[in-house]
Amino acid sequence: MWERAMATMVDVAREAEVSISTVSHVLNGTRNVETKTRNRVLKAIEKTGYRQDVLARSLRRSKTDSIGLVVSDAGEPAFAEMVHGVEQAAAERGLTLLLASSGEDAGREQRAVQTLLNRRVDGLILARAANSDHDLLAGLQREKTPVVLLDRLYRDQSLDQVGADNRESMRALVAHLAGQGHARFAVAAGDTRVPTLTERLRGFFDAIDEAGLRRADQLVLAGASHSDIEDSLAEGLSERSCTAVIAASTPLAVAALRALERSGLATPADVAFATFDGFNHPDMFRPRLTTVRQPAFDMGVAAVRLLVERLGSPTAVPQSVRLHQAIEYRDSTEAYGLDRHRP
Amino acid sequence: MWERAMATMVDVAREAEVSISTVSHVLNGTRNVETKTRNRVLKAIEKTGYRQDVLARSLRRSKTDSIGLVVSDAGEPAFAEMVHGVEQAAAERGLTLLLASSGEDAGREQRAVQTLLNRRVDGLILARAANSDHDLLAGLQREKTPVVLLDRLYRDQSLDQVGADNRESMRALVAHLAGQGHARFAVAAGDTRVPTLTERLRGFFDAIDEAGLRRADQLVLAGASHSDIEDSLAEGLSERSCTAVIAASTPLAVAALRALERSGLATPADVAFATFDGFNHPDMFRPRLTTVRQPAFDMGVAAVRLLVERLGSPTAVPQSVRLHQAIEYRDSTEAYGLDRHRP
DNA sequence: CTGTTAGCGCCTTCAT
DNA sequence: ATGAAGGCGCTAACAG
Repeated sequence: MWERAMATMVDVAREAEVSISTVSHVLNGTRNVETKTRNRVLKAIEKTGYRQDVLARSLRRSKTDSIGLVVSDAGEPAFAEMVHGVEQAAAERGLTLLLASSGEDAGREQRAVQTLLNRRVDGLILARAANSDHDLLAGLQREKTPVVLLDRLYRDQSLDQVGADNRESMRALVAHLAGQGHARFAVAAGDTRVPTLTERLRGFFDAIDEAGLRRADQLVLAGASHSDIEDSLAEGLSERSCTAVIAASTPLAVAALRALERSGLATPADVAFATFDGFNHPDMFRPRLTTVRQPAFDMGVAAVRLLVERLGSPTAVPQSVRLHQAIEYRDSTEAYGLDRHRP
Repeated sequence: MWERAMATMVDVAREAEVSISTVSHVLNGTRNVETKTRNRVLKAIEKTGYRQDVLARSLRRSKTDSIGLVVSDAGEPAFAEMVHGVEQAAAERGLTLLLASSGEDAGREQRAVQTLLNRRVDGLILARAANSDHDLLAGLQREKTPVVLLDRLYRDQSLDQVGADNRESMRALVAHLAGQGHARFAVAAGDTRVPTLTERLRGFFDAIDEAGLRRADQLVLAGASHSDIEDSLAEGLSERSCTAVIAASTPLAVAALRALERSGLATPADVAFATFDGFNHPDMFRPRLTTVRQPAFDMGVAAVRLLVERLGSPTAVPQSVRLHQAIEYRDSTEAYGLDRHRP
């Protein structure tokens, strides 16, 4: 069989000796067609090796059955999980996923969104970059393309969005530690332009206040540079007498653990340690870190659900979904090392 | 400003008082147009809020400037890294990425490939599922859409493909361990339908033969079920006197480490341990595992490069690229524990 | 340097 | 139950 251009509906129609519109209708099951005719068409499709051109179909219907996902960093395991969840949920609904990564860069993010919009995706899921352009969302609201915010949320709840219960999780974690007797914390809070991290920091202060501890006693390390945070923490750990260290994300945990190592401190013997998001297989390696686990996969799934619901009813009131994060307590916050810090 | 349908080239043309083809040409820079006219067009584009419809453009040019990527499991960190690499390299070249995941299921894989082909991607990158349908590749070869195989390669080198130097890395690793005096290994080899794992197993036997060791002394655990492998290994470790355990992938490492734990064996004190692909931040936790690191990101980048080259010259001879894997030696293969196993 | 026009492959109303 | 025909928005000859 020689090289031949891809068969179109015209070829199928000719082969089956029917009109092109009949072919279309058996393809889409969009109107009744006599069984005999249908079988002729089916056979013709088989014979010609016809494959539907989704492009032409989309152009005509002005609907692409595809969604776009822009994440801030496809490399981060947590985001990779979200991508996975989005992909799976989208595939289940017959939606194709267009993926872009902004690399935490506002410019690339802006361009990625443009690209996907130009491709006429039916909807967009967006985990914004840390320095995301504020106008981006405003512009997006003006579009007719539905948008769902993922992980990196927006105070103004005029958009569909799905994230974790960051503030409450941090509050509960710190309350637990305070209950163990910890009174001086060091928090690697990170880039407070990232809403997720801001929320976690808020939760921290919630717990501090609740426990009747002094904010001034706490060592809060904010900033975009992880190495700066590492340095400050290493310094702060020797000067102050923090008994517990909390990292607000996995990269921050890496920085914090390095700082601990530089200070010659071990966990939990010298200092308690807990992290958000966390590492894979935390039970398999020492130290076993207490971790607030982000339900990343489920967040991706939920984002697709919200998006599909929005596609179904464009004027419904926006939803803001918060998924619960489980706190997995492990060795690194065992209380036995604590008494040595007590007066 | 009221709700209005998306502006098209016609609107722009009318606004700028030029023909629609002029608009097209300023948009694509595809022929000279007087500066004055161009500016009128540009202004009209601005004013109408025109955005190019990539769908229509693609239909007309029969070229979508997009590529498809089908991975076997977007959840696995190694594949997530490949996805990241592919995305980045694609974006740099102005290609949009359509992502699908087969979940190691041949049926879903088949359907994912169909979907992407229907969307007329310019090329396809494929990390096949373990039980991938053999006909899939044959069918794909018949297509005009270029395909690059990623990670999961094909013996027949009639396709572009990029993977790691699995066989040689394993050989080198085992040679190193044999040089330390290890003579009885246990290998969690995994699903030998996966070419990557087969290659690694071959490399193992290469080294065994080279070192003059007896194949019959080696404990080789193959099979698709990780829990079976865990059980067999736990059993085998107590019966035989293996001094070194090797895991051929991260999931297999998890199974193997569990088996070690069940057997009450510690590494490196009781037994040496090494793994392929490995865990994140291996220096940060104990035990520090000797790891053959897969250059997953770079593999993704290379796959895009091959694909783009193929798009440029469709008849060139297929390339088979093998990327080097660095072996990171760590505590888990320190030799000091070995003498207790010697006669 | 610019305009006119014929499709790309498909869906869908309107006829029959 | 089936056909005919007009676009969807865009590119690329072909004309001027």
